[in-house]
Amino acid sequence: MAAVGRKGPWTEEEDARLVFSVRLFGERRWDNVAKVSGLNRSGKSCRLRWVNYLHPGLKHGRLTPHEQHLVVQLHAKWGNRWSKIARCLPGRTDNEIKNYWRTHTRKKAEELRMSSPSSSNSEVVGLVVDGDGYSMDQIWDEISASENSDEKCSESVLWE
DNA sequence: AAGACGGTCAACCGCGTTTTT
DNA sequence: AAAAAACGCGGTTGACCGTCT
Repeated sequence: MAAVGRKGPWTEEEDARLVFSVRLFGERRWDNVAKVSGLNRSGKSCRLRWVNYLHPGLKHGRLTPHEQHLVVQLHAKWGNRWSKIARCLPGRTDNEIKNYWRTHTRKKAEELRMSSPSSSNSEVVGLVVDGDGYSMDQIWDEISASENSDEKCSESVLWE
């Protein structure tokens, strides 16, 4: 039944309606939120918009060098577990991180492959952060330093 | 000056997992 | 306990915008 409805970019009015409805009903039952809000959107679409854009406390704009560094580090550890990585970066979403990683590292991966065709290792792990970031050495230092603090970043202090 | 190109980001899709009925 | 509904994740696409030729 779910009349799929509108797709594509959200208008300000849609955002406002969505925020209003989420305040009313909470961040769950998205199909219901979608219906009640009068938005001609799927619940799924509403959830995505909320989580990635409207959610209070979200940071917008480019990742800081510190965040970039963290992403590299965590990706080396966990691979493409974007949501997991995102949980270590308050105010950032999995989508943002995924986008960042793709645009900044796929390129690097290709360059690396070109420059060292001998790289037998099929898996490219930690890559250099663009320009203003950290050197490879620093990154690897920190990765190995944090090796024992493994899975946890949940409570605390990767952050100031 | 304008078209081509590349980077960025928001949003969609498919599918596996979790929650609800 | 099982079926249905909702959620969440990761991959992918496409529009937009700035830069280069």
